[in-house]
Amino acid sequence: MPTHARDRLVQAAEHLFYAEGIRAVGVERLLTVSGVGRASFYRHFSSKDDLVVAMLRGYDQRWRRVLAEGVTERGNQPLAVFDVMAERFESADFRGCASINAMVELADPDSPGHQVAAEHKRLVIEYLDGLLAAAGHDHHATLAEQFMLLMDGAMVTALRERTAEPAHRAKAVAAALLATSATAAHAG
Amino acid sequence: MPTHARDRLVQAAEHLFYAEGIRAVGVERLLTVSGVGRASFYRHFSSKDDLVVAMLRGYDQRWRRVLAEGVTERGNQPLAVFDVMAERFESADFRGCASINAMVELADPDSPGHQVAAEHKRLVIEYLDGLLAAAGHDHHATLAEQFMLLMDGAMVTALRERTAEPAHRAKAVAAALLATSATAAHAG
DNA sequence: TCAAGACGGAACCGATCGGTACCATTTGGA
DNA sequence: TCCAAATGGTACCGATCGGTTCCGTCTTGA
Repeated sequence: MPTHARDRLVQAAEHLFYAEGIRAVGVERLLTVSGVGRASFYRHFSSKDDLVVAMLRGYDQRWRRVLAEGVTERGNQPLAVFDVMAERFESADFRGCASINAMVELADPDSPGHQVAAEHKRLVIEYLDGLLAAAGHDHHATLAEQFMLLMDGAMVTALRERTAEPAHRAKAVAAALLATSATAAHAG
Repeated sequence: MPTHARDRLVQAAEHLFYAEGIRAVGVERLLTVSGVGRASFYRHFSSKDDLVVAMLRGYDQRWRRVLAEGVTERGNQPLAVFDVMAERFESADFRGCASINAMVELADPDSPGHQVAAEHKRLVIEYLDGLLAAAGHDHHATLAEQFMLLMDGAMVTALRERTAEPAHRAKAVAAALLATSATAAHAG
């Protein structure tokens, strides 16, 4: 556990905002859980929104790392992204995608938090594009966006069903997509 | 425009909660926009949460009716659901699916609002199941859940991209899915 | 015509919101 | 060892939160 106040705040924010929602968690609560004094909070962050942005940046980096490492462990097969998701869904405290949740809660598309969350999705698409290209798939850019749509659909569905099943469902759809894509490529 | 206070409140709630978020809109705001007195609010609803539930029920009924009518106009082809979605995405004030947004904001799965939102998805899946069965597709129950995942994925993606494109993207994936499903049925 | 009910406005409640200011204590590096 | 920086605690700020109460007015149907 981190000794610095800032790290403790971000850690508490990642847990509380994710579990209960951004607007549902007040500053008081963050201070209690992190053990940071009120003054220290505003020495490190100009506002609560500032902490939200920091939390989203942390989420972006952690989840992309987990995804990439999990896929690498599985031989860099594109479909493995859904197996990594299934693992996440099985976690007891899973509550969807923090970026999607943030874009829902922070309605204004121009707000800093919303933009960081949207940027996360762009970076994941970029990763998927490289993954699909390396696996030799044509139309990898189109496939990457379709994979992202399937992943987001699985995230939202898992938020409702609370099982890993949506990841398997999305994987089956993605497999059909790759099969069709390959057939089209062979035919073309 | 309705004359009854209750109707005006629900109408204001559907607009404001959808556009800005449930927690972001206070009771004061609802009263101003609807032109309803504070006392009248609590004569019709026991709490703000009560109004949230009423708003979600209204959303459920309206969106399922729009979907069914739009699909019927297009000859009851299952893939038409994505064309109806594309129309919705083009609306200037589109801000995703009110049910998904509610499930994100109302983190507690046992809260009334969360459950009404989840029920909406079940009803849409039920509709899709009937649509796919009527169109003669095998495994219609599985396909219905996969369609729902694609629709939710498109909703979330459109929230970020702000165009109708995610609907077309999801439709392409669904078409590949139906093609694979038909091939598998022929092979089996 | 008249009473009953529905209504809008406003004052008010305790609680909590995000944020500031001040102070005593602890910590870490020279 | 000692000083400066970082820290936690608390009191406080105006604003807003969801909710209750009372009152004067308007509508409506018998």
